[in-house]
Amino acid sequence: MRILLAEDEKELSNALAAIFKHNNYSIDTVFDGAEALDYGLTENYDIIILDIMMPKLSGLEVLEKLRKNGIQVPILMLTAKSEVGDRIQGLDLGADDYLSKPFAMGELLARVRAMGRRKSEFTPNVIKVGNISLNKENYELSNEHASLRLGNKEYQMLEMLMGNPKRLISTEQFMERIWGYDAESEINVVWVYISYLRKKLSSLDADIKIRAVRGVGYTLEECND
Amino acid sequence: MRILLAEDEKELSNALAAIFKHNNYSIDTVFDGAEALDYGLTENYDIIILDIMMPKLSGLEVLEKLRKNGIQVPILMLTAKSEVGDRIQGLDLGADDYLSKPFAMGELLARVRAMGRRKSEFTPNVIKVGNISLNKENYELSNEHASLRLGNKEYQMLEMLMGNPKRLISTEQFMERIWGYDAESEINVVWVYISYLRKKLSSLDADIKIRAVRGVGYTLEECND
DNA sequence: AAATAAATTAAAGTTCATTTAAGGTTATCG
DNA sequence: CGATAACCTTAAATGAACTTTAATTTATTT
Repeated sequence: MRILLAEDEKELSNALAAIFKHNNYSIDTVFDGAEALDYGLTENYDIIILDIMMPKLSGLEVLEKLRKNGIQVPILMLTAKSEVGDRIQGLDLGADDYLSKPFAMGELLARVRAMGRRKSEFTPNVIKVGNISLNKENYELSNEHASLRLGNKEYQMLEMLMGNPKRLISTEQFMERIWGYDAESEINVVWVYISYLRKKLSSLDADIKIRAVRGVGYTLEECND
Repeated sequence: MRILLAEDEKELSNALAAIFKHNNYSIDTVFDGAEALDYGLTENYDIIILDIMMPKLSGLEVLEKLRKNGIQVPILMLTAKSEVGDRIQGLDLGADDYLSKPFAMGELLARVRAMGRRKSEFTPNVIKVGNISLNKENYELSNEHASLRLGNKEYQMLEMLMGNPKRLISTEQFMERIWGYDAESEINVVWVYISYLRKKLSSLDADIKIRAVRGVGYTLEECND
């Protein structure tokens, strides 16, 4: 699950990010409305969390612009006080939920889970490409006959690949999304995991394979052999 | 037993929550009708308690919407005064019981207990996975031949696991649902109970086992050996 | 009030995902 | 056709994540 968190109080933002990460969400943080809009429009999130009080553009403005641009991702608003007016306006503009500060972390997590669940009622929670399915619930990779479990990193990489097959994903994108921009690990780690995944895919007689594009990254390809 | 309590008077809500917790219910509290509806629809409670007078949506509206969405969970209404009209309307809309404020805590507990009992007349009160059954009534874990009693925490954890076998449950989800997010206890406590459960399962020659998924949580798996 | 059971904490032991490192392979280009 | 850079693979090392046991605190029962 990918979350975009737009919250200008760095301390709160960091705390939330840490907790979300620990709960296996992958999270991007931005600190003003303009960034929020930018990321919301260009990246592909499962949930967007917008603080209302933010520099540049308020959360409400971001919300409005996102919806006008056809972004349908569930959005949770954080309202500073119990500003009922803001809440109502937010819901009118197409927010899916709101939460007023201060809030209990447990409540935020519950709502995010609920939003995720609501989403997954509509979108299936297995991705299937070729003869291979990837189960988002339990990280299981399977063909018609057999299945095996993927590790955390393996899963995340393959989810990116299978999420948009045919699309080219750069090594940097892997690093950034899975290891975090500031990770100290070397690029080699991506190669290693690609190797692991290929081994597992071929052990399942997959008719898809991961193709390297020199100097750029990787694509998933169906192959008929 | 999981209870959803929808009551906008924070003081009362807190008091009730404390008492229910003390009586071994796990309880979520919400403070307006919209939240109540949201939680009622997305989470899986054994009992829902709805105050009638609430912001956003009245308890009666929530009740109606829940029933229209096919939620069959027993619902107890709290009516502010002795508003006979509301009571009748509530029962018409599918409430299972009502209680008028002010009420004695003992009475509320009794009614909740009764509803729980009534519920378990209809819904099967044993979960069976593999050769192992878990009795929701008396916390008994058994195979064909023998049985043993589980402690409270042990039971709750195993219920979560056996409730959705194959599904991955994160350590944080255990913490949150069983210990409450703000509990001071360490994550280690989950590990300890997993260990206890495994010991008890294997003492019953279970053909199910709890598998750890590193960095995420645990799944229940059937194994054939 | 003692005995029993349950829940928590602490700490030492184990495992396995992740990382590092290093030697091999393949593509591209002058 | 080498030479270089980009990528691949394997295997060992690391350390965080998990497991287990046992001691301690807390609650419940007798």
